[in-house]
Amino acid sequence: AENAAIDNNTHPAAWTYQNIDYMRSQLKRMGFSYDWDREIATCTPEYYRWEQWLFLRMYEKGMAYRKESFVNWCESCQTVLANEQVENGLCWRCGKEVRQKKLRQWFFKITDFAEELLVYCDRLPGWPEKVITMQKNWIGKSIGAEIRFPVEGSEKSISVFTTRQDTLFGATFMCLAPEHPMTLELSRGTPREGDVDRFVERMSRLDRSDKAVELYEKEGVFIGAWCINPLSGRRIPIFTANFALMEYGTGAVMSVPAHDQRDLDFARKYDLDVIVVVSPKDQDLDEKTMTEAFTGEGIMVNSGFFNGMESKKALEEIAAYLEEKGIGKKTVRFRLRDWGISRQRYWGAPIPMIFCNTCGIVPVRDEDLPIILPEEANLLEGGKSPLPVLDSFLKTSCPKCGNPDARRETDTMDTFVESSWYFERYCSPRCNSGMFEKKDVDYWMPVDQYIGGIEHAILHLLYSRYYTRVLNAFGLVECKEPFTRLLTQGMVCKETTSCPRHGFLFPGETRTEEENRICTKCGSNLILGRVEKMSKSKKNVIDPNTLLDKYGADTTRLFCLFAAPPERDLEWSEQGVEGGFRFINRLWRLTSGWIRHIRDVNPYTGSATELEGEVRTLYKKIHQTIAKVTQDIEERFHFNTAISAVMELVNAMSGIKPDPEEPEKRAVMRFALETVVTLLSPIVPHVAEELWETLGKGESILLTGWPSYRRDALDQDDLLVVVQVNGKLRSRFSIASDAGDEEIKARAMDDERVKGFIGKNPVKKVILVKKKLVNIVI
RNA sequence: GCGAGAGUGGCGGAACUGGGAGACGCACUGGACUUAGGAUCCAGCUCUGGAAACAGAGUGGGAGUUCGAAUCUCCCCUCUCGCACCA
Repeated sequence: AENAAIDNNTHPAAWTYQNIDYMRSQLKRMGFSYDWDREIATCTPEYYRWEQWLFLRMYEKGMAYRKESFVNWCESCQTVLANEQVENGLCWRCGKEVRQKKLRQWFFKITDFAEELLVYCDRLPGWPEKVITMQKNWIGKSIGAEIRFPVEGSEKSISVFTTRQDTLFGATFMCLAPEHPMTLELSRGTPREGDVDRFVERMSRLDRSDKAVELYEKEGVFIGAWCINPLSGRRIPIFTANFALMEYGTGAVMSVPAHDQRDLDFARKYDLDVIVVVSPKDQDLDEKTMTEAFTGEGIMVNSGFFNGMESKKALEEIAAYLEEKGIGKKTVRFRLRDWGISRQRYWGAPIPMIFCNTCGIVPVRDEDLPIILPEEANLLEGGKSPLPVLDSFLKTSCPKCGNPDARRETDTMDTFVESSWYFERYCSPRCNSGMFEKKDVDYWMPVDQYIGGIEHAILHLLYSRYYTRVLNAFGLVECKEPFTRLLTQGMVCKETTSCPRHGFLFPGETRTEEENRICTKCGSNLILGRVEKMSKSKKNVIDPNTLLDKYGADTTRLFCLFAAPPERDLEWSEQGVEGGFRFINRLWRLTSGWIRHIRDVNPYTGSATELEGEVRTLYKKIHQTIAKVTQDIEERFHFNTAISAVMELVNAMSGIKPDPEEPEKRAVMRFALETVVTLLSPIVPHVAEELWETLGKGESILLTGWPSYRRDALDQDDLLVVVQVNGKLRSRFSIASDAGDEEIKARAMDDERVKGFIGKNPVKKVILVKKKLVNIVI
């Protein structure tokens, strides 16, 4: 809710009512309380109640579960850090070393819906292509095989997942994730035990997801055990390596150095065998010297009875063979992982679970909901949650056995959970008998048009799609997809400024003195940072009130909408705001000037053929403008070009002078003014309302319909035809719009300038684009 | 490193499907009206050459497809967003 309601990352076009008091009243109306001074927004207890209620239902069905996984952990802050909060392996807040820690946390089983979420990507035609692509890549379906490699001298086997089972004969070693249970197990008692222990220990300290790590070399250690390649029978060494991830696949990788670059680098480093099993058609690979793995398709070699087969075919054949022999099976894997919703934070809905010494994990009873946040809590240093040390919250009795020594789960839910169903709650905000009234939600949902920043292209949008499916599975909503059409706004960016002593500064905390930007608090010279998306933490935000005070809301709106199309990133600049202000004033003067001539005149809405000269041209222009503005707004939200079109129309109107002898002129002008005001009414509502009244309308412009255009008035009387010679523009002429192709061609060939360029060269070809262009090829 | 976008005059941007590059606006320059202009109106405004007519070049760089490319393909550069070394 915090993010949805007040967010300065949003495009300025979203400042429809950028007025703090208005926002506050809206928040209050929606049931939120907002403490502006502490920058804290809290959900109503009702919202917590129903979110926790659904969590319990999901827990009952196994859709919410608790498991152990690795997180970035800062011992000094006692907090989990997101990857971007780790800089070079150090905590961004305290600068101390970050290590990998095993933590038991709660997860939602989003992977159950991976296939559906993927398939439905293609049923979202109203979404931008790029977002669909990103979601598909994120879900990441891959089809391959799971293969078991027997461990030498043991009953056990190691399972690997691969998409390249065609290269199985080329697997010359195995890599296990350091966290893989078999890593330590198999090394135990071997001469390698000590080295492996040290490696695993070292890996657990490193932040394995930080981008700096990617620059590190691939490294690993032999664990002193061997396994058998189930197809070739080859005895292959088992390593543990830093690039093998427990979270993906099975945590074990079969390494085929000839056909995977990473494996090849590793093999060269540790002097391991390379066997080519797919031979490219146009080159020979030398196993001894090759430095680039061959990852394409080719012909199978060194692969027993699959030799000579196309590798593409072998992919299928080997999978089938493995299945038949019981060594492996065809498998589908998704890149998508379950959604970890636990946060060790104060803000968020508490996860309604209780730990009892005798009963274990016990869910809170429905009648005890909501579990709300204790208000007496103080935020601890470094953003650490106060809940685990707050007895009034922590201590409770077990709902099952009554044991008074039970304690509550102190993890709270990811705020992405809240933002995954707020739109459903908005459909039914006052419901207190459930999450929402089904009939209300079924009436409104799905959202016809959703608008949000491009930064949400994956997480928020995918979580919302998932959560809606969960609600659907419980029969709470009919729809399966929450958003029919999606518009992703670009980022509004601005340079950051920081002071060596005070950190990031708001623009208002800086001033310019003798061409130096300095801090108003201490006078230090500022460090100018790069241009980044506006954010509260970086303080590179602007206050729209400056513009509102100087120009008013209409100019501010017009300016913001005119600046760029909404999906585009934008570096904030107030250059150009004057233009919008002047335009509104020009329209105002134009209306005031004409009003005495058109006061009692009815707008002309007839056919264009009845009109002549400049009036006829203007009349057509009006209809063309209606068409353009309607299309720009309705189809693409391109307010900037819609506004340009209206500006063009107003420019054309300015050139027309009142004439008492011409009643048509006055009637057309009346139509023009009414049209312009209506077209602008969503953009500059206050001025539009005033002008509407000036035009003698008794009713609010809000009650007026959107103008429609006459199809017969859209066509130009004359066409402008462009003539090219060999693709270069050489001449142009206008011709009646009903002229035929042959007539246009003849006219082009006859053009004096064109003749000059053709000279004595023979004409090879004449290309005609209907009513637009002639290209003469010589 | 991976995934997804973007790059057009001094600036914001326009050109929807391959067909007039620079609409509309800002800034700037000149002029008109003015005691004045920070109001308004008129004109100019991609670069190079030219008094002009006009010619040539030009949409991040390089190649290609095409009668024709800002638009399509390949390689490279820069910026932005997201990220989990994805077997």
